[in-house]
Amino acid sequence: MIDTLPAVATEDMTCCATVTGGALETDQAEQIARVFKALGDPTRVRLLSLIAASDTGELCICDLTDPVGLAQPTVSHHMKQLVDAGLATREQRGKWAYFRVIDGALEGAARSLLPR
Amino acid sequence: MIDTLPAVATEDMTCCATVTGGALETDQAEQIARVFKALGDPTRVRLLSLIAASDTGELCICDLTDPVGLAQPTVSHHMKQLVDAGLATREQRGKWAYFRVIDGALEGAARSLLPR
DNA sequence: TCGATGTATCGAGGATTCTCGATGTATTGA
DNA sequence: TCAATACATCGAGAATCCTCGATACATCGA
Repeated sequence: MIDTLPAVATEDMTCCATVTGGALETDQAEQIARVFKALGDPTRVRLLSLIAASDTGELCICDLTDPVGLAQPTVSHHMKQLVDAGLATREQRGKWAYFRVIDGALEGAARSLLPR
Repeated sequence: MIDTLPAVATEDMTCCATVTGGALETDQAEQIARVFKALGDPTRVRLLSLIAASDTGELCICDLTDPVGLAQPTVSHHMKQLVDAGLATREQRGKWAYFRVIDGALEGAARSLLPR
């Protein structure tokens, strides 16, 4: 009994879909839109840029609340959105949760807007 | 008395801002997020891809309602969002309103996600 | 063990968004 | 002039999102 579908086939259909590379299916459009929905909030764009611009490439929530001027739960919520969208990672070290921009994630999102 | 600020300076600050090119100001983040907010809805992504994939590069509302399976006012609303975001143009010809993907707009959005 | 600190989650209020039917406007063709 | 067509706008209901204070959880240091 086969309980797992072939991952390659389904992934190939959506992994490299581009907006201008032919009419998109509903699933492909949803997958593409999911990432841009995360990027569609100015606070989250700012959070990503702050992390990317930091010396170590990682920042904790406590480093982010002041620059964006929002409460800690709000920043935590936004970072979760970015992690869920596959744009950032979260790593717990002691009391702190360090966030990084996933290498290549933004490039991948950009690629879905470019020809080919 | 100077009643206009130098357009070049303010424009230079935001025209080519990138998410990974340093910590973004609020205005820059808002400008970047505005485009991605429009791209953050699967229906709008699909609409853009349908238009881009058409023979002539342009489609009217009547061509779009069936493929996306939504009512005419809804499609009209989404296309307005895309036009307002600077991703599409609208041209009225007779009874029909023809929409096109603005050349270079998606590339510009992609560029704000790439290094440099 | 206990208090302090950093985060996540919960619950809720307010705003925005998506969607539609109804309606208004403009253009075409008879 | 009148009916038909294509589209935009309006108004409303439902859903989603943003934000916060309150609170719970985990870790650290004393």
